Amino acid sequence: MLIGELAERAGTSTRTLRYYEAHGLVHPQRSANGYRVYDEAELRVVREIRALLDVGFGLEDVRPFVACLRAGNASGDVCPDSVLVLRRKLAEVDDYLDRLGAVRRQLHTQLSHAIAHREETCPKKRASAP
Amino acid sequence: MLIGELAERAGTSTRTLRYYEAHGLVHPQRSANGYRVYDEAELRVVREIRALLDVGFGLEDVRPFVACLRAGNASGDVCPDSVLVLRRKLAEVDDYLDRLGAVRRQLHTQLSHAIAHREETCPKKRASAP
DNA sequence: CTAGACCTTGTCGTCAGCGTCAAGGCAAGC
DNA sequence: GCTTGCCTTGACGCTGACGACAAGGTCTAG
Repeated sequence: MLIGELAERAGTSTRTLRYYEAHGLVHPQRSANGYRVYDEAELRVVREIRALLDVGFGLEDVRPFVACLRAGNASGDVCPDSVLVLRRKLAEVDDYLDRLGAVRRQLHTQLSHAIAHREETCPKKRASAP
Repeated sequence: MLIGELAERAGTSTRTLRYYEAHGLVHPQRSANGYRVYDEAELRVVREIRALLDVGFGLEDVRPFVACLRAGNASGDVCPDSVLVLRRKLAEVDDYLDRLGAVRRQLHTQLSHAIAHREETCPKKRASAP
């Protein structure tokens, strides 16, 4: 299949596919006229990449998963390097969740104080304007 | 005080202060020789900006807080526009927490499956190498 | 023969919040 | 007068994953 068809089947753009190739993640064949030719395996690779990026991975993080798929595994997750990345990402997410939780608490208290202040400044329903 | 001193007291850089000014968030006086001159109120403004950016706000989001401080309030939080932004940001954070939680669960299951697969492929402690 | 629908490479633009020079003016101490 | 150290404006760089466009080659249908 050519790049346009792969883009459509993978739910992405031709620009994106060429970008992945430029970064060494996808290796299409070339037909006589220079067109990129992809097989079904490459489609699975691209879908793996997309799935991981959607979850917040960077392109560098994706490499082990692609290599794992290329090595013949049914899933890109099962290779040691992939597991390392998964562990690291999980730790990162946990860390981020903690900080985001702290931010949430701070925003909540800020909001509470602001509203309390308004109640205080305007004891009744209407403000000072009569 | 001049820009260097403000930068140090606010824990930031002169570049950053000029950037804030270019975006209309800080309004220093100018001395005869063209130097920027800041007072204590501007220091508080800059600290407010920094605090909000650290929490994940964008520059546009901090404008109401700066205006609120400039209006003479002890806190930048108490004005209606600030409260609106606080509410919106809290909702955004909640939303992000949800999605990040979903990502966390997905990573967790992916990791579990990968490890289960490895256990399956290597039943004993050592691999096939004797 | 030509229109149109693919494909190619290459280059610049995007978003945000600055960092990092570059080239020069101003003030103060020796 | 000279160095040191602050200040000024201006302009490019950076990160990441692409979007958008240009200029041109290729294949097919009519």
